[in-house]
Formats: sequence, structure tokens, C-alpha cells
Amino acid sequence: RSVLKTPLKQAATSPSVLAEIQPDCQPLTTPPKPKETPPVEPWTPTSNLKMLISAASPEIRSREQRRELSNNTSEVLQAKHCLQEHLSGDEYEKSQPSRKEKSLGLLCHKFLARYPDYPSTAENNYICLDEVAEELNVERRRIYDIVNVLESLHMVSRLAKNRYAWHGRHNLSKTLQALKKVGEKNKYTQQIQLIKKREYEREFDLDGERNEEMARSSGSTKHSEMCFVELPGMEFRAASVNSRKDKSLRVMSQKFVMLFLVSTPQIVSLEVAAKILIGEEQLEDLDKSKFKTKIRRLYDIANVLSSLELIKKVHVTEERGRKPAFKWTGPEILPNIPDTKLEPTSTTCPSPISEFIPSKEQCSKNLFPSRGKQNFTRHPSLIKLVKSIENDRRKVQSAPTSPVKISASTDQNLSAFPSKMPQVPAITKQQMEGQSKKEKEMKMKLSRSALECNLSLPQAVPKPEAPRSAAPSQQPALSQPLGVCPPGHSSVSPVILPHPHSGVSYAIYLHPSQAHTVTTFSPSFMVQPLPHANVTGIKSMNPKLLNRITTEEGDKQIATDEPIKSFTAEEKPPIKSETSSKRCLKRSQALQENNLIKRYRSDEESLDTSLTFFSSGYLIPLTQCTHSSKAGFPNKEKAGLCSLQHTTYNSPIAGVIPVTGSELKAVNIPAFQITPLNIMLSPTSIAAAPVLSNSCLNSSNTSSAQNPSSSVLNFTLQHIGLIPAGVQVPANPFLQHVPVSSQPENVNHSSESTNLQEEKVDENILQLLNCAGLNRKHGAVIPPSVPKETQEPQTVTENFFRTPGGPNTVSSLPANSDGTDRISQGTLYIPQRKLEVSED
DNA sequence: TGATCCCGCCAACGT
DNA sequence: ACGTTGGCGGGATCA
Repeated sequence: RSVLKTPLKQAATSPSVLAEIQPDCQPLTTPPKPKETPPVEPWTPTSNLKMLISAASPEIRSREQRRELSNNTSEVLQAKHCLQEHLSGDEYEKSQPSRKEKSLGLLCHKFLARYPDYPSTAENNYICLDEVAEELNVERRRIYDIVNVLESLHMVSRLAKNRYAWHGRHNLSKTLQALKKVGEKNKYTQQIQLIKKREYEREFDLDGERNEEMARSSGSTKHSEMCFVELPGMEFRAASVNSRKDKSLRVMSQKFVMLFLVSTPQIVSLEVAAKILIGEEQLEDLDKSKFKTKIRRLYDIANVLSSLELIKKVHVTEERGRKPAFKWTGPEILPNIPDTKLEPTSTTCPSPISEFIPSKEQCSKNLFPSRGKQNFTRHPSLIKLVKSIENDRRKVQSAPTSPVKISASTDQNLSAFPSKMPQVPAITKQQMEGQSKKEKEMKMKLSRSALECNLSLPQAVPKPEAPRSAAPSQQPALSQPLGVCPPGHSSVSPVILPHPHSGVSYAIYLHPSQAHTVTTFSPSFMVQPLPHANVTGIKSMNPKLLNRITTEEGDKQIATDEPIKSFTAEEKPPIKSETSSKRCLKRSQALQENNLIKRYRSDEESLDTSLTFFSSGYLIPLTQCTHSSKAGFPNKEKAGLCSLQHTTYNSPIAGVIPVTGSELKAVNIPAFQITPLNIMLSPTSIAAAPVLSNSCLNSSNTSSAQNPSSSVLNFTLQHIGLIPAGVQVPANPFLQHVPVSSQPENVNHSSESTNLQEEKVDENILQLLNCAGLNRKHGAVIPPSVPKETQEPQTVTENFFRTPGGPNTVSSLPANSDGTDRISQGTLYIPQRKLEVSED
């Protein structure tokens, strides 16, 4: 076999070409399973190079391929390399086998090249694993690795044995949003901090006392980690095909992504990720082997995520040394987006875990994904499925084999309780509710001990019920009432503004009421966050932890330049010195207090069903159907009272941060400053804002299940032939810029947003605290500076919205210089830590 | 060396 | 029983 064969190349290329050609159009052709090309040869290095290049920039991709590889430097170099090898001899063996050429990343590129990022509707985009493996000339095992992570992002979904449906990036944004929510729910941010803190402590040999404490607490919280069991959802939905146990890769991948989405500098080191993915630190170094294995898996995942251009490898240099890490390079996700739900019909990913989704919904979903052919055939059966779904669910739940569980995955760490408790599937809301009370009680009890750790995770199942006891964790973010809102406004909607160059994104919380205005505003404004100077410091936070991030690109600015402004908040004196135990006590107290408060608050909660998390831990984007919703409680005071407290104690770092609910109250949430700048809001965000703003709160309940109908509708229409497959009636949130309408969907969003907000607030608080702590350490408050360069907002926007339809762009919005005023309150995320990041 | 991570054994599942 | 999935970790490569 001589080395270079182009044949492979062709194989690889051809598909990509197709994709290119029919980018979004109709991918009817899909799986070219071209056997035409001789599968025999492995690709040549050259081909690989091409692939890489193409992968590098999707846009260019197709063209690139056709053209010669001349351009890239890297390419050239590689080419040379190849040549040399070839020249050297026929020992192609050497040349070929370079490990790199066989890397998962490369393979993934090749794989991705075969399919369009945005395939037209479901149609034929199916993937036959055997074929792919053959064409790419790799063992199937490898393909699984790729597919599994793609599946975690809902870019593909399993149809049947050996078959997957390709969804491309249509669902990506939704998925990411969902993941982010869950990540927030799980308090990954805090977990990360905790881990870092521990590390730091360890370094210093902080007394064992604390370590033990920490470990213990953490351990308790975390052990739940792996619990995930099968997800009921999966089962039924895929009907025949699903795979079962989703264990790690898929779930791991999602969690990994969540970490990026929730962390401020969106950089996550493998080490931290591994720890979190493992059951949290468990006993400190529990099994090194386990840790090692986790890392290995993370590399696999990271490789594919890198191929997707969602992350990129960097190195973080800390005091300790250089650690491998990855930086998120994917789209920023707007937390709030009014996502209307996910689910454009097209995608239909069969989400394994859709939690509450009513069976019907699921069915519809399932249907969608498939390609047309099957749909027809299936249709009838599907119907049946629908009917039986509920039964199935029950079965599933009860089924011995499938542990129904739940929560584990996502929340894994959190629950202090025995894993089982939390694991109730969302589906059984009612049950849950019933349980919830019990749980609450238990939690309350446990809370003291457990809370310290505060890692508690929110559980998957949302329960809208009322007064939640202390365990905030349990409440799904969804259900939670908004957090901190400045008085008067119940909901704040955070918007994240991506900062392209810096890579840092800012989140702005807007009051709903203001949201409108925002939209109208000029697209660009800057927000600067300011931490309270005084917020209680975190004693544990170590300055060391802070790192500087320097990336070659312009990322550097992130840390340093971040302008930080101080808001007016008055805060309370830091409690730093408290011992952990004391803190705990405080917390518990706080919790109690919170409880009281909580009572008042009603939860609107459950509305946002847009995503659901399944027990298995696998997230699936759903359309929102809110079954769950119970009627919302009157939100009475939510606005006024902020749920802050409750969040507060949750934080994992709690021990570290001694803030009580009362304290929080005292503190004003800093209002953001928005200076007019270049930053533009993405259209999406804008669009979202209005929705949120409106009203929603009140009506939240009402809304409810509309989505399903939309999906169903689409489905139906498509099948009937009224609509082309690609067309979907309901839209994707992005696509649709829904005017603030009275639509029920909106309502849901609002509720969702609310929750998010709360979460965010919490995070923000933590961050602020951190900042404060830092400041203290440094003794200086960081002056707010204005970010200098701003990039083109537009670019950012593009990233966010790839929607073909070209949404109304924000640009149309009138710019408002004084936007600042309008957005009075909010919180901003600022990366507080400084790290040195070196790109690889 | 330590960071990466390919390779493929082999168990859990599905059919 | 056999095929499909995919956890897992030894050990080869790379840097």
C-alpha cells in the first residue's frame, strides 16, 4: 500500500463537498455512502491536512478543499513533512502512522466534513456507523467516541442500531443554553471554586482540619455523582433503538461543556473538570487511576469539541505550573434567550431525557428526527407509542433494571442526601411533590451538615411547589423564583454579551421592564461590572488562585483590563475569619431564615420546562411544555424579597463565603454600569428581552404546553406534505424574533429567565465576593476601566445567530447613549481570576 | 518526563 | 448466540 492515496481523501472530501453544496438546502443526498471510493486506503497525510484546514474554518471548508492546500502554513509544513516521508521511502508506514494522523480530532474533522452544519430538515440525514467507519477507515469504536459526544450536544441522535440522524448545529444553541442552565443549577461555578480553593489549601498544607472538613462535606455531597441510571426518557423515546445506559461519555461531555458555560473566564482545566466529573472530590485523591481515566476520557471529549470548534486547548499557568486546559470558543449563550423552545421541529432530537415532557411531546419529537421515509412508516406506530408512552414511563420508572433515577448525573455532586432521594424522575412530578416535602424536611435536617459544603445540587426535577425548604438545591432552577431582584422587579434577565476578542463575556441583567428599552437601545453598550469592594471576603480564596490569563490573541486583556466598577453597594463586613464551623452555623441559620422568606415566595417555577434534565443526567432540549406547571403561585413578593438568601447558602463555597441571606439583602446589588460602547447586543438577546420583560411573570402559568403543539403541527404538516421537510412552523427561538407577544411561550420563558436570573445572581454574588476578597488582598479596589477595544459586535452576533433567516438585526435598534440609565440594575460577570493562558 | 491519547480487550446490551 | 455499544486503561507517542 503506498502511502498517499488520495482515494481516501476523496472519500472524505466528497462528503464534505456535498455538505457544502447543500449547506442548508436539502441534504437529501446525505449519506453518500459512496462506496464508490475505494475505502481501502487510509488517508494520506495530505488529506488529513486538508481536512484539518477545512475544519478550521467551516466557511472555508468546502472551498478550501477544492482548492489546493496551499495556504496554510501549517499545511505547508505538514505537506512538506508528508513529502519527505514519501520521499524517504516507501516506508510509508512511518509516515502514515503518525499518531496525529490517527487522532480522534482529525477523525472527527473528517466525520464532520461529511455533514453540513445546518442540514436541511431531517430528511435524509442519517448516519450509518458502519459506512462511516468504513469510509473513514477506522474502527467503529472510534466513531462511537465521536458520535457520543455529538449526541451529547444533540447534533446527532440515535435512530436505531447503527444509525444516527444528523442534526448538525441546529440545536446547538438550545442545547448549550440548556446545558448552561443545568450547569448553573448544579452550581458548577461554585464547585469549581471549591476545588480550586482546596487545591490551594492543599498546597499550603492548610491544616488538616479544614481539609478534612472539606473533604467530608464534599464527599457527602458528591457521592451521588454517578448515580445516573438509565433514563426513562431514552427508552421510550427512541423506541427501539436507544442505547441504554448513558454513562459516561455522553454525560461527561455535557458536564464538561457545562463547566465552560458557567465559568467566567471560559477556561476549564482538565484537572478541575475531571474532579468535578468524578464525583467531586470525593476523598481527595481517591483513586488516582480513576482520575487518570477521567482525564483520558476528557481528552477524547475535548478532541471532538475542539473539532467542533467549541473549545480550544490552552495552558493555564498557575503557581503550580502549567496545566492543560481548554477555552471555550463556541458561541456565547445568552442565558435568557427566550428560547422559545427548542426544538425546531427539524431537530428533533430524541432526547433521551426529556423529563417531563409529556409523552406526546416526545413522540412527536421522536418522529421528527427521522428522515422522511421512516416517518411514514412509523407514523402509526408512533401514535401508538404516544398512547403507551405513559405506561412505558411507569414501567421504566419502576423497572428494576432501569433505575429510574435521576438526578444523579447532573446533580450528582450536590445532593447531600442519599442519592436515591433526589433521584426521582421529573416525570413523576406529583410524586415528587409529595416527596419533595419530605425531602425538604430531610434536607433541612441534613442541610446543616450538608450545606456547609453547599455543593448541593439542584435537582433535576423541578417542583414547583411551594415553599421550599431549605434545600435550594433541590429546586430546579426553573422553579425558583427570581433571585435577587432589585426591589420592584421581579425578573431580571441576564444577557450575556460576548466579547469577542477578549473572549470574555459580560452578562447583564436587565429588568424586564427595562428590557424593552434595551432593545431599543443602541446595540452597543458596555457594561462594566463592579464588585463590591467590601463584600465579605473569602478568606479561603487565595490570591494564588488568581491567575493571569494571557493568550496570544487578545485574550489577555481579559483579566487585566477588565474594568471593574464599584457599585454602590454597601456591604457588610466580611467575615473572613470565621471558621468553617461557624460559617456553617451561619448558614444554617440563614437557611432557616430563608425558609421563612421562601414561604412567602411562591415559585413560579416550573414553567420553564424548556429544557429538562433527566435523571440520567442527559440533557435534552425540549420544547417547553409545561406540564409541570402547577399553577404558579402568586408571586407575591418575590420581587421584593429576593431569593438571594437561598442561593447563598447553596454555594458550595459556602464555607468560604459567609454571607447570610440577610447580608445579601443588605447589599445592594450593584447596578451595572453601562457605558455606551461598541458592544452590541445580539439580536437574539434583544428579541428575548422584550419577551421577558413583559409580563410574563403573571401569566406564566397559563402558558403551558404550547410547544408540543407546534412540534406536532410541524410534524404533521411535514408528513402530510404541506410543508417541506425543512420548513418548520414553529421556530427556533433564534429565528423567530418574537415580538413580545402574548404567546404563552413567552410566559414560559419568563419564568425560566427568572430562574436563571436567580442563579445568576447567586453566581454573581459569589463572584463579587471573590472579587472583593481579591481586592482586599491586594488592598486595592480595581477601578473600573472601560474596556478598550471592543470588537465588532457584529461578529459576535453572527456567531450567535447563524440562523439563516437573518433575523432582524439589532442594528436597527436605535442607539441610545443613555442606555445606561435604563439598565439600572444588573450584575455583570467579570472574570475575576487571572490566569495565564497560553495557547497551545 | 509528563502530557496525550491510540488501541483494542471485553463486558453490558440489544436483537 | 451473536452483533452493537462503549467503559476502560495499558502503553505508545508526542512535546
